[in-house]
Amino acid sequence: MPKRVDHQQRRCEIAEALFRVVVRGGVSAVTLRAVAAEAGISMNLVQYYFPAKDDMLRFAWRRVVELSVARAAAEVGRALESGDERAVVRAYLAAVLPSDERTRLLAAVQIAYFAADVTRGGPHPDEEALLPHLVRGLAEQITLAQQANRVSPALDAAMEAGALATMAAGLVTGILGGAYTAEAAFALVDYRLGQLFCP
Amino acid sequence: MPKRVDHQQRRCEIAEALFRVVVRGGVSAVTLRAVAAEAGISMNLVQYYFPAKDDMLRFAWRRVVELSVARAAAEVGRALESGDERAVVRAYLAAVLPSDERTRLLAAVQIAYFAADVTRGGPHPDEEALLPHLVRGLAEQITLAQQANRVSPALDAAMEAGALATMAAGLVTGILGGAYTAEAAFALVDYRLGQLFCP
DNA sequence: GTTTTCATGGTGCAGATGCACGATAACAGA
DNA sequence: TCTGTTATCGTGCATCTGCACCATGAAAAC
Repeated sequence: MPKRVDHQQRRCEIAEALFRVVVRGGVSAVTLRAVAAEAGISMNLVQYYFPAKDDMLRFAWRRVVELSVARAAAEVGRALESGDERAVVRAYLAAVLPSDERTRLLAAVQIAYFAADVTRGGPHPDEEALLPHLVRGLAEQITLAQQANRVSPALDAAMEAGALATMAAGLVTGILGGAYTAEAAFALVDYRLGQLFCP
Repeated sequence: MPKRVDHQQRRCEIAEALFRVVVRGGVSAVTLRAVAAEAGISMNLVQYYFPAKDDMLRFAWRRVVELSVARAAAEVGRALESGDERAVVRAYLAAVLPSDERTRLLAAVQIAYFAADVTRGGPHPDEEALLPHLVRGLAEQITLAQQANRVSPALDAAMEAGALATMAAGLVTGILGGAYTAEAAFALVDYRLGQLFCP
């Protein structure tokens, strides 16, 4: 029944199926047939929307970043309205940590892609830009907090931001690897925030 | 020229070739033919020493953990002789961070395996045990440092250990992803150690 | 009502991959 | 010296993968 179809939405649906395949079997499990079966469509249809497999993988990567960034922006935006610098910093970190099934999926997919690219000499400019972006956002907020006298001016804002951001990155792998529960991760974040925002 | 050969050493050589393949193209690039070519032997010989491909992957995983742990133990052991708690803590962290080509390779391989397993519902007990082990070792040393009055007793040793360990884990991905240089990572570690070991 | 476009399915094909079977030559032990 | 073990190689095979080509029916355009 060939009704007119929104190609972009179709691609997003296929990307969602791809995510599930990745979570279940890693990036190497992504085959045209597997994705098609997961999406409940024929393999040819996948090829219809993605001329080559690599196009599909690239689109899915951009999509997972887009989804993650949107979630993070919403979370940080809500905190920004409160005007509380500590809440903003916490929102930045909370946006990174996988807490529910959805964010867990997005994080797992990102790690799978990351690993596939760390090796392949990966040219994923977005991934490399993700951690630095987090560091910059945190540094900015910490500097603001220092000006508001909520963080000691003796601290190095850039260093503190780096420490928090890399800790969050490590917690992501810790959570996905089963070494940390989401609760323990947030406890650690709050512990560090308590040190930062004490004076 | 069939001289009598040490099978275990042969397996290790093949594993080294496998590492290079993984670093170059990810775990998915590991094929019998690719590993054989990298090792400069025929594919049949690889199969001779590893009955199935999965045996090879498993052996290589155990090997990379063994090599990493040995390196770390040596580094920490040297620091332990000095009796300086701060040096020991730093050694724990330095042992994790990829600083030269060799440790970079080992870290990349571990991340590749980690990602392949985070997804596959991975049953690699060693990997899950790696971060907790680091946390435990750090917590122990920090507690000792508190007893030696080199770290404020007001701090929570377990939390500090967790924060340092996860930061190190995040720095590993940061270094491999190109977001951090090894020097910047060590600067961050030393900054945090300066905070911990001030009083 | 006819024609054109478009979404979807079926099939085949060349290449790669893991693995099994068989061959061979060099060393070891009798 | 002879026989058996062992390290090594070559080849073939069933399977899977990405992709290309073609078919078809329904909607849209005219």
